[in-house]
Amino acid sequence: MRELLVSYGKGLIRSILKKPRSQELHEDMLNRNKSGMNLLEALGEEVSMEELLQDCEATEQGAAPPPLPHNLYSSLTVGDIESALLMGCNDGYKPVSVELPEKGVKAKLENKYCLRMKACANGLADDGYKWRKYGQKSIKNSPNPRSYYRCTNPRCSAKKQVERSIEDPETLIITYEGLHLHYTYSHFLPQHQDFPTAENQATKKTKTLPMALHTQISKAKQRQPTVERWAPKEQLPQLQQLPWENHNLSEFDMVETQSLQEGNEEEGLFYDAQASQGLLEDVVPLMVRQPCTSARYSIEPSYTYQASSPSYSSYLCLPQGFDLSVLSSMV
DNA sequence: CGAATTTGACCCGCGC
DNA sequence: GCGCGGGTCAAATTCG
Repeated sequence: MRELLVSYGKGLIRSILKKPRSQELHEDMLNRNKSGMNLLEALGEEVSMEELLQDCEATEQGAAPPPLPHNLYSSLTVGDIESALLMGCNDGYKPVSVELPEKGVKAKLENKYCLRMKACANGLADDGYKWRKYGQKSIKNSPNPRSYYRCTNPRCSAKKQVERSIEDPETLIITYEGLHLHYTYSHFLPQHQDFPTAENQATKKTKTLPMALHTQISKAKQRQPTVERWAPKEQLPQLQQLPWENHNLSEFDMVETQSLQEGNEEEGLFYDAQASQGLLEDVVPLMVRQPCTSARYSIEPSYTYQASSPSYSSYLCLPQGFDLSVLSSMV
């Protein structure tokens, strides 16, 4: 489990260690600390965050050089997605189980993951990206055809397959393959002006979290002094340029990675939080990350993401109540 | 009229 | 080697 946490990368651990200066950011960081502390609770062993960070440093300084940004996109793994989900879940949606790929699974399937979701009123499931249909096939033993879509961005190789569930025709089974090399269109829409604040997220969390998580969080709070440490700014991971910095509305190209712009520490923390969001956008569709904040989706209260088939190398399940001990039992 | 979708043909991997 | 099934291509068609 310790190795798994280390594999999540320094980003997660540093987010736990970090201490913001402003009260608003502090609240946000508290929420993020909770996610990390939940992980530690699940570990069931005494591991200091500093130790884990050192492990990460050692890993990065080992034989394998730190991946370049484009490598990060081309070889993103289930672990990265898990990490992204853990970092981004503020609405009570968290992974209950993550199927780790077995050794020897075809590398071809590495970047595949599958979601089940309710279709919107128009019968579609808009995920924030623009897709172009390039084929449709009837599938054996299924009355519903499977549609094949490609991302309309010519530089992006992301694909998805959509088919209706046999059991529930209103449920769409969407298999994503490949990664987007750009932000979602929703990144540029006015809806993001009411991006959830730390305050209303905290309120929402209080309302939606299952009791078991409250217990874990209160435990985490008691341990908080041990994790509220300053992380030197230069240790922050390299960040992608944010879309609202230099990109106009028609530009959906791959954002070049560049070092964090110099500024005050508070800015650095803000960028860091947003960078996590940006990475997440590349991996997980908008409604996975913000199922309650996107007005473009009709989502039922009982809405959950479920694995469709264990035959895929990776899949994610996201019910509302979840027990992190599931994670620890898998390691 | 350009863009998006449809749909039959083609390709390729896999099991027998 | 052959057949089957899934994925992709590309011409035809539809749509805005």
